[in-house]
Amino acid sequence: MNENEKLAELLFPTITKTPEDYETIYPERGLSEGARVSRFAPSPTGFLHLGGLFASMVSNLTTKATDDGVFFLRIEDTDKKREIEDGVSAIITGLADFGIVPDEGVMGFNKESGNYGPYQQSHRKEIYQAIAKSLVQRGLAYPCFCSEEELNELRAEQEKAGTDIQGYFGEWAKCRNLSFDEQKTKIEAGLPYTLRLRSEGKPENRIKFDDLIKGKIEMPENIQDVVLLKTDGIPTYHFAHAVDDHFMRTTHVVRGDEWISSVPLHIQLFKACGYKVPKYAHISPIMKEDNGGKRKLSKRKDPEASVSFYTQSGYPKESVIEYLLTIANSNFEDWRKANKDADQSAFPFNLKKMSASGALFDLNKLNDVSKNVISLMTADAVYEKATTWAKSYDEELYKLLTADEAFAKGIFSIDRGTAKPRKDIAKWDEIKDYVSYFFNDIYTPDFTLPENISKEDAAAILEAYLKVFDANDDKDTWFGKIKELCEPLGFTPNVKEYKKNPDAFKGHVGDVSTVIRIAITSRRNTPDLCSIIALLGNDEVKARLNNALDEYNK
RNA sequence: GGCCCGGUGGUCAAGCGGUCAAGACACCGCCCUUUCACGGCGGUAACACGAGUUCGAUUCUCGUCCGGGUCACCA
Repeated sequence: MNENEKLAELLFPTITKTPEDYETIYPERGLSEGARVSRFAPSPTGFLHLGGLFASMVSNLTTKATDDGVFFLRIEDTDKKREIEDGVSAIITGLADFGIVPDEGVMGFNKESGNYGPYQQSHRKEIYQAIAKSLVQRGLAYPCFCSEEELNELRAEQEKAGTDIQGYFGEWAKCRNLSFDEQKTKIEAGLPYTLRLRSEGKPENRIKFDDLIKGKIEMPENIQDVVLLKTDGIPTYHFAHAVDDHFMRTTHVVRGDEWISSVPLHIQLFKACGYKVPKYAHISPIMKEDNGGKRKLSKRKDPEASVSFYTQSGYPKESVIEYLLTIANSNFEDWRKANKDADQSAFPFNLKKMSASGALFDLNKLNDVSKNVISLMTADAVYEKATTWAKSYDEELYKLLTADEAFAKGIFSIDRGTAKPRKDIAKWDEIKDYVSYFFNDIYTPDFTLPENISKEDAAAILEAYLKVFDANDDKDTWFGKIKELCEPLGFTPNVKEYKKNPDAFKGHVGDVSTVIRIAITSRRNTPDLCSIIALLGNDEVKARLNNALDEYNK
């Protein structure tokens, strides 16, 4: 046994498995040619960020663009300090709320599927240690006994010296060249230590790689003796990334572009372990406008950073995904135009079409996209989704909607399914206001007239209308009756005529129907009045007309 | 500060040496129209700056500026 091997035994006496053993346990997947394996690997810090949803959508989509592609969920819970109770389920339900369900990995509390687990890093300690042990055996890693204070001093010294590159490397790496006896003494004395990479990088070397989104990137090679295993034996992100993505046979790493600067390190790690380097696709972050400038969406300042914001506001999941898709691939909107009814999953997603720069989050656009999405839904679907939402977020609305299902669906049916469906709902929390005048429980009458119509005229119109009105009229006879009301009252049924000669009339049909509309709905703008009347029924409409009439006659 | 990434209208974006520089959202106007919404038509509005390469640069190169990221026993 040489000294490296002795050191490895000293450090990892209980580790008996070798990297080769794990190669057998986690063999290559044997998928069809070109199949992509990718993953989403968040830390369970409490909630799912919009950027996380975006990254997993992209990651998932890129695997689904290949035959046999696999998308899995791995939980990176190597930092106990940041971990939050229920963090894992927050991520899983957050993803599921938007229709993203991994093919394998962590599927729920204590629930996993797939042959490459465990998928939770806290359960993979022996694997990391086995690889670490072999690194030590080969002289590529060593124990570092420096305390936090010592490291701080080191930093301060470098600060003072004004060196370009700071960190634990080369001459600065005190523990890099300890003799075996020194190491042995310290270990046997029970000193805490981390395991560091013995980097073979040189500052003058450049490393090149081809990012699937950003293109060719060239950077200095890594020279830092980074920490591989922390004092507690748990790996750092970097080491876990190399080990996990190798043994889980990841082919494509999709992640936020804040990782770009550590790619040289990652490549070095993969190579030191003898692994094939995966392809990288670094996504630009979703930005937020901040007095004039841009900044990353922040979970502390921006409610819209958390995906729960969208579920709470009642954006259908399809809308959010649809919006994210428009950001992800600029040709998505063209595709959508040509394939109005197609399912989102039919879109030929292409990683290479992703923008290299960060997009400003645009709530306006989301709303527009969402209105389109909802306008294409059937009344049944709207009813279904709106009530499901209301059940969790607006009990009063839920009761209203479910008290008379046919009635509620009738409201959502107005103009739906036509060539020009209405587009006035972007999210379910708008519905209550939108339907309020259909439900007496939440309806507050307000018969205020526009300035150009007098109370007397309004009263006359209502009185005349009351005599001829019938809730069962079809649209043409309904409107015919309104037109007939006009002339005897000094209005004209012909809008053009009115515009030509405004002084000759008190107003036109539009004004007449406005009076009726206000009497029935208390609004100046509504969807098709005739449909509303039919839904409300004879008695209710008559009562409302009379109420308004009384008001004007006071 | 070192190292990286990015920079086309208010926003998202096509573009990849020669275009009157697409399209979408937002905004404005007109048309349609019983209101609104929809739809149709039209409009305002952009290549950060400076050199260089070239017959010709938004496109290629360099520099400047601006924005972002990263330099942990966090991911």
